[in-house]
Amino acid sequence: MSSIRINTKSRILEVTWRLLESGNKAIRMADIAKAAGVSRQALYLHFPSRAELLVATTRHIDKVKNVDARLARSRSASSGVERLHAFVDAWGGYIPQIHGISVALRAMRDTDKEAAAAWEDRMQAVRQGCEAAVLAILQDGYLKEGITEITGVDLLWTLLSVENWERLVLECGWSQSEYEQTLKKIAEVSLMSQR
Amino acid sequence: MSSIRINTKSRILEVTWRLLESGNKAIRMADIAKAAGVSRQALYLHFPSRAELLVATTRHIDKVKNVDARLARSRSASSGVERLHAFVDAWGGYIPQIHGISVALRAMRDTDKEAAAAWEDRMQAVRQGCEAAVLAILQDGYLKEGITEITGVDLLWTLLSVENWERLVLECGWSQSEYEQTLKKIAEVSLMSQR
DNA sequence: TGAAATACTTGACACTGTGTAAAGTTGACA
DNA sequence: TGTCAACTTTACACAGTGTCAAGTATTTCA
Repeated sequence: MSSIRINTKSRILEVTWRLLESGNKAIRMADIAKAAGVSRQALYLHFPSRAELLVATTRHIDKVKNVDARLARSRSASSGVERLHAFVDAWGGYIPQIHGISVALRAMRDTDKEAAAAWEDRMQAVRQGCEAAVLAILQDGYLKEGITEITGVDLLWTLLSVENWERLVLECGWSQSEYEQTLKKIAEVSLMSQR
Repeated sequence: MSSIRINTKSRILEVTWRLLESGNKAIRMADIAKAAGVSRQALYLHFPSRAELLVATTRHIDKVKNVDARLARSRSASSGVERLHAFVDAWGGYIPQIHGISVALRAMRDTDKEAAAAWEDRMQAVRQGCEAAVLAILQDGYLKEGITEITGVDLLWTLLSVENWERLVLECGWSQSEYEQTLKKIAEVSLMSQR
């Protein structure tokens, strides 16, 4: 059996990703096992808990979708505006990929410390991206008066939340490009002095 | 017993509200029963399910905090900007009151239809307030070019979400008045043409 | 005074989903 | 041939929701 089915672990990760992406909330361990063609207990041979399976799936997606490369592009921008735009493109364009798993992780936050930590981690990474963009704008001398570096970061971070993407794209029916364009504009008029 | 403890039902509602407000996620039926000084089963004599208890608590808060009166004030504003400001004040100022219950309702959304419907209902009411504000701005002739009535409503509705309030006030540590002032500004620069 | 109704309590139990434990099966490999 | 790895099967503990049935105390009303 062990040679016929290669790489059970990554098959579980792929299947978990697929199931969460399907939009169906409340995916159980039994569902994942069934979809992966293994017993429920086999999941626990590879992952100690549901939370850790979800965290591992997040890392798996990051690897497959090459999140580092996406974000690197925004770091190479020269001006503040460019950097802001590049970051909105990079992160905003990544949200649809991780949306499914993000729903699952957030749902576990209240009861599971690991899930909470994993999501927190992720959000801090996004915040760092926001920080870099705001700093670049500040150094260009375009940060709006009345906005400090910190409040600017808070604001951009909030605007770019997964929850806001969900609302605009999934609930209001905006296209991904409408979302990206509008968020760039709002971030601009909120953070930068218009001259 | 029944004469000594008057109004068990409203005592349950008050206690539920208090417990949810405490910020402690994962409040169980047993916790509520204990805090109200009744047996767990007594809760089911008054409310058919956890979801309906939460929904009833929401209605209870609305009644006590007089949400209708709050929103009525924003309806009496004459200009679009005033109406926008009044609505941000009214709804934004109400969020802290209902935050606890909102967390609980949202957590149940995935598994419970009633909780989902109750939250949806609430959000549609907020959306109507947004609609009225955007319409007033449109009628004043100040709606930004490139923004339709619908996208304007989508946008304002998203900006004023409970999730954004949580992020800015609870996570970033903004004061309530910082939140209200900044959201007014962002709503203005995002929706209105600056002349 | 006494019967019925009201508002509970107590205790048991079904159900779902997570996670643990133990024993059995199968194929690969040495 | 035996051992190991990667499973499977079955059983069970545990938490939390919701149901059920029987019992108790107080009020109400005839």
